[in-house]
Amino acid sequence: MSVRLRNSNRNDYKLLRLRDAHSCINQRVNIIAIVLEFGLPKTTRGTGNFHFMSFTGNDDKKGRSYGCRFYFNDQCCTLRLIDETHHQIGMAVNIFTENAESLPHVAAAGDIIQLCNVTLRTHIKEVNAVFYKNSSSFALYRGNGDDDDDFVPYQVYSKVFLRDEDKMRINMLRKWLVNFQIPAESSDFPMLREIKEGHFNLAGKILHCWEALKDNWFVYVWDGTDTPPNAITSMLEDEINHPLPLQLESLPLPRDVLCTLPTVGSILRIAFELPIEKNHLNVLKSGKWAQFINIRLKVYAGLWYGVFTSHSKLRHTPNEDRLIAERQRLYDDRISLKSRNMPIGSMPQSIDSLPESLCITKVNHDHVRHLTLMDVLTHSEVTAKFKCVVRVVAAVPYQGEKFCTPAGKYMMRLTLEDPTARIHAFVVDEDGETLFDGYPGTANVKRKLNRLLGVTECDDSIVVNDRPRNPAWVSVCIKSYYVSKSDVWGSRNFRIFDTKIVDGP
DNA sequence: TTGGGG
Repeated sequence: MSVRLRNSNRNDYKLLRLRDAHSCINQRVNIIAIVLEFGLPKTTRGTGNFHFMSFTGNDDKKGRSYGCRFYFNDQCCTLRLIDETHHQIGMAVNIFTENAESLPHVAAAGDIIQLCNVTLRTHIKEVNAVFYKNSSSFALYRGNGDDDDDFVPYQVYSKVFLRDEDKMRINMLRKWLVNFQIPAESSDFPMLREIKEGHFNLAGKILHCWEALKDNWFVYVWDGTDTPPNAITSMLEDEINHPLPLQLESLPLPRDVLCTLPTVGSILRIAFELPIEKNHLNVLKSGKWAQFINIRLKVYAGLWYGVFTSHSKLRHTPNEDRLIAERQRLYDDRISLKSRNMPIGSMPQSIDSLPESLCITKVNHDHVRHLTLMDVLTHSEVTAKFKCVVRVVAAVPYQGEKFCTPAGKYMMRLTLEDPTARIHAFVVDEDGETLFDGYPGTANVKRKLNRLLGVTECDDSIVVNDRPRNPAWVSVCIKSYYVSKSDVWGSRNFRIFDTKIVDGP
């Protein structure tokens, strides 16, 4: 069965260009256009209409059935469409179906949608289309079909008839899209180094999608720059009971995945506000750049993360996009520098002179190149030595009298972070003697530790220490080793060594 | 006839 306008014959079939939408308000129309952006499914509040549903087997002797009344809580998603006549902001279409499975699963932004019998409405002076589950239909086609004759839809809702006119339109849109660049201003897409809490657009490379817990998905996004360091608000006295997390996810990424990720530049975790099914993430292909529209950016325990909300969208982004090319070039410039592994925030002045904050510690290996904590985590061997620029964001114990074991040796655990990762690193025995310059007494050890942690002496005098602290970037040497010979990777630990806290002013 | 937008 072909889908046609009601009361029309084949000759009345009309395919609307988006430019002409404003002249067809409240009419049912057919549209073939490119999906520029799309959101993920969300449950609607319901139509407000009661529906009667009978339970089979509940009929009484007179044939009356008993049942219950319920709302249709449909699923909805919003797409934004463009065509050659209307590509500045495009036109929104709201699609309602009974379940998320029936909604369009756009394989790639830039694919083509055929919409039949959708109704045009106005909302705050903007025209949009509404797709009703009982009367409308859609079909999705590849946007970048290499083959001119590829008119096989990869998803259809209800029945759709494809006329010659429609095929010509699909071909026309495919050709037009090849040379079309969505006008994306760099300033509308802050880089990770520029982010703040709030709602922003982001352009980044998809590195991985991972289900850390059932229905708890994370998308790993990277743009080659470093997210800014955050103030730390955790209670130092409580680090032993409530340690600062090493990562946002409840489980760290498996090592084989971790080792495929870039070691320079921050990796932003994007979580989903609403429950999400795996097949809705098909569009996020590892290695492809994507534009995220209206992502909420937040900080948890000093770690940046993004939230894909019910108002967020994914936007079509070819890898040859101007904005993407610009970001890729910035990254290529960065990794060609000697300071490639240094946190962007640690180098406010010149790349040749170390900023003053890096003078809090002195390390014995001046001529060794700095690496990132992701280099440390993904190193191919368990036993290794590194030099990194990090912030000491937590320490345990923090109570001065417990810095040493009963035998009088140093034993503490520091939490280190850089823009790429967080790790725990121990300070043990002679490495502690190097770090604190022997055993200068509890008060002095605490003063030195506070310099690392960014706790000012004035803060320290407050009994309940809940003031945010802002640790400085410091250079440290890190040793990677194993505790158990039978499980070298499972028992891998890190220690600080050959690092000394220089006496402060 | 559910939502759109920020």
